[in-house]
Amino acid sequence: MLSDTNGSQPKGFMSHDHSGCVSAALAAADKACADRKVQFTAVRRRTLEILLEAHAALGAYDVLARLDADGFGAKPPVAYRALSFLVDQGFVHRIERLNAFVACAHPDTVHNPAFMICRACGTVAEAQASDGGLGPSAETSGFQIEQTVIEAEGLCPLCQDGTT
Amino acid sequence: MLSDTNGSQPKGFMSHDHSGCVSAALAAADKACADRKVQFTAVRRRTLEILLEAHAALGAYDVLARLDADGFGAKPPVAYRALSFLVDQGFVHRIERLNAFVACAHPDTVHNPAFMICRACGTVAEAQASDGGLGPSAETSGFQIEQTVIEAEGLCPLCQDGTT
DNA sequence: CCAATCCTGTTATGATATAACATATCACGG
DNA sequence: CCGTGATATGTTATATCATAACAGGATTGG
Ligand SMILES: [Zn+2]
Ligand SMILES: [Zn+2]
Ligand SMILES: [Zn+2]
Ligand SMILES: [Zn+2]
Repeated sequence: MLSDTNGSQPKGFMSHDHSGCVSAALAAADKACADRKVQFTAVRRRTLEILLEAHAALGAYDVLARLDADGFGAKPPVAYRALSFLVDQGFVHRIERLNAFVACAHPDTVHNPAFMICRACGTVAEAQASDGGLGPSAETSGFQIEQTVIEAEGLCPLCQDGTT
Repeated sequence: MLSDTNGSQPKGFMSHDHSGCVSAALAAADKACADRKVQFTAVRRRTLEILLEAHAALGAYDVLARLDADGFGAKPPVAYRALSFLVDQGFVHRIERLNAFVACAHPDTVHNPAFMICRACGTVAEAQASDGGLGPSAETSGFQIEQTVIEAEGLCPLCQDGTT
């Protein structure tokens, strides 16, 4: 299971004051949804808020538990649907390696996200990415890349002491 | 579910005659296990053979069904353990995006695999990869990369007609 | 041969995810 | 406004993926 108790990890791996950060992201999402004429409903908004507050990757069932606690539905589709919406809109990314979801660190720009996942503390940092060096292989073989998952696992700066 | 019926996809996206390819890989694995003094037992060998024959990514339960048919155990740990062994030894790679496993295309060399996954036909091709362009971000933040998952999704050359 | 280690197979359970359906809400033209 | 179609919510049930824990069997190295 993904930790449900370490909700205040540093952003990236640098500590940061975190203030305003949640509300700014919510406001940006509000605006983006208005622009795109999609409904930013209460569950969806709260789901994004949960991920922003956690500032970490959460499993769908972790999110679900919180939605349930807030009086939204308690069954898996409630969480999965809200998460799908947020992923589709680019406000949240799915971390394949962890079967988890994390709020986007810069939802205002078009980007190709990549992630660094600390295997010791579970912190996930979002970075900009290239195509993973697949360009040449793709050209040679004629494969048409639409999306690339890039997830690095290793040790974050804080976990490089003591841990093997 | 992962297709259990398209076992003879082209290698990479180029058709190839496939002959000798299974037995050569098995022989290489035999040798590597001997060198490393690890046991290349019947289930493990057969599991690798199944993936080599399929020449495609198979889910653990697909593999399990075949092992069962061959008289090996029928319960999940049988497949998961054999697959873990093969992944640890580098003969097989796990495709996170598909929750599936694929035989390594060049198990003789040390390499950093990347994959191209066709969203239409499910074919998976292995390519060489860089670090996904994470080098700079990792250096800046002090993250120590140990392993990188790179999985591109898109359309293979054969599926670029007709399909949207 | 014995004992330590490793491997196999089982039972049982946990964790992740979706299909299908009924109800409720929203968007929008009339 | 109000009706109507499109969207969204919540439920039940089930599918899919994965591991813990234990008992028994094979391998290995003395
Ligand atoms: Zn992002
Ligand atoms: Zn860490
Ligand atoms: Zn490989
Ligand atoms: Zn294809």
